[in-house]
Amino acid sequence: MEGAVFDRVTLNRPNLRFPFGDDFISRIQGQRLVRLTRRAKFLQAELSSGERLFMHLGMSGRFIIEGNSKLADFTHEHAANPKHHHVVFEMENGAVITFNDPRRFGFMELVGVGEPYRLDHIGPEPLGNSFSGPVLREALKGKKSKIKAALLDQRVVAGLGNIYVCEALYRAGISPLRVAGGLKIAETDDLAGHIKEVLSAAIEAGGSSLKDFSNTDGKLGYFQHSFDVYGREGEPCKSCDAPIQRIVQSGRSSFFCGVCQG
DNA sequence: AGTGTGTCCTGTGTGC
DNA sequence: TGCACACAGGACACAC
Repeated sequence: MEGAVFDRVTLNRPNLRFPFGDDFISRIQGQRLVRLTRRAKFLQAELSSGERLFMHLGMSGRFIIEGNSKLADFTHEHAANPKHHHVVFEMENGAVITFNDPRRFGFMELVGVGEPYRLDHIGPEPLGNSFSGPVLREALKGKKSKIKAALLDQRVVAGLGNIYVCEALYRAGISPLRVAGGLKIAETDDLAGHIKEVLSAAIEAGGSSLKDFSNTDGKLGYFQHSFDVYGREGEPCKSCDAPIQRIVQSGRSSFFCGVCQG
């Protein structure tokens, strides 16, 4: 898509999680996609008009790439149901990009030149140089919420989800029930390091395919085989053999070892 | 201001 | 086999 012009944009419904808006198609069609980047879990497409198109997969979204000779041959191991094809981008270079999302927790939003966006005040990228133990400690200072909830808060650190928060806390030996502002310096240093490690390992493994996540080449990730705690309720801790516990915090499952994570 | 809960939606797996 | 129910990768709008 990068460098290509949008020939045609098709919307098969008026909204995803948010409404597309009446002028969604007219503001994209005919524009060149100058640069495609990522911030947290958002894809950002910079258009030649200077406007930005943000795209989020939610929990079940996927992009299907077709019509381009380089990618025409791949097949997804789990085919998408066409009834959830919500947005189709036809590019002038022949590529056809389809956004499919059964649960419709995903969304697309156009942001005008100079307009603020919801990402403006989120925290640092966890794999970037601007994220470190001291930075994490400063972000958690005085927080009364539990460390599990704090790490899911995108203002503390960007792009961490439920799986990798559980895994990072296990690796750091920190209980998800600890008060965020009460972590010691050595613990925040350790935690920041383990966040970087677990994310790097997951990316290296092609991500985590719980049900049907796949990469844009159609391949499933395999980091789910490396989970230490996520989804392993009742199974033995890989370090001490105690059964992994599952509790619910702010409506989300937390998996942890009650012995190794103090 | 900061924090916890409920909600959007469909699909899948489990237990009866 | 059919049905009811719990649960799921995220982020926001609320009420406190």
